[in-house]
Amino acid sequence: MSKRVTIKRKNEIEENENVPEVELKKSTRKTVSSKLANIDKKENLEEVSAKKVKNKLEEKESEYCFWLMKSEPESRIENGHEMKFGVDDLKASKDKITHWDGVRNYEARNHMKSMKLGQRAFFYHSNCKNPCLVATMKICKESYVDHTAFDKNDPHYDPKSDLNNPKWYMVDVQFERDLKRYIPLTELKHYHLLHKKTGGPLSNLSLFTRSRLSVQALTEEEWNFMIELENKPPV
DNA sequence: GCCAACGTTGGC
DNA sequence: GCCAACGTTGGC
Repeated sequence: MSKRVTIKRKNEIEENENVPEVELKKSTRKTVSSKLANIDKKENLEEVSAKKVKNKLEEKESEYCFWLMKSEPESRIENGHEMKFGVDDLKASKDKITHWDGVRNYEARNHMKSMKLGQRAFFYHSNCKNPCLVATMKICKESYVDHTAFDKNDPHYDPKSDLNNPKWYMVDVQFERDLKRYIPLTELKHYHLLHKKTGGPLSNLSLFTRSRLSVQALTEEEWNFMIELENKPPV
């Protein structure tokens, strides 16, 4: 085993630290980082095997084609900065495009890194009176360095970020359309609980299984079911 | 405003 | 490498 390869693999692991769980069954949920950490512990394990596992996990990750992105529609001041950015603010932006800066969580970042041009995302209103899905967006620029991490005056300034080795990334998203009606979290929860009992597309929705994550991945089944809700009467 | 959930930090 | 303390998210 050459040293060079070992170093490369280590870098790759760091790059993927706290990659989201990729298994869809709740019982088997585990982060890629912890899996890779476990792999490292097994000294007799071949490098090839570790790579195989990693590739498999990345394959899974790349199967996610739909996303959910949270933003706060109500005024809140953090470090003297207004945090409000609702769907109306997105619509008021130039070309209805914004860069999704300020994400400081590895899992959320990795989701953004795997986003592809043209993929669709829900715009979700969080930390507000009526948390809900409000609109759809399209990824219109794939991930690039989030410069706000280096800006001392930015509310999400990261003093540990290194200009030569950026940690934080963002994507550009463009408003696509309003949902025919806002889909409240309570309604999604209703289906989530139902589907957990009876089986169904929302049985493992990350809004509930990974509630604090600000950029979430959706399977096609989850996306389709949620999109269809706008045509159904509210629960 | 409260607080559960959970990610991060740092002492040991 | 463990884990207590701390900080943040976000529903309620």
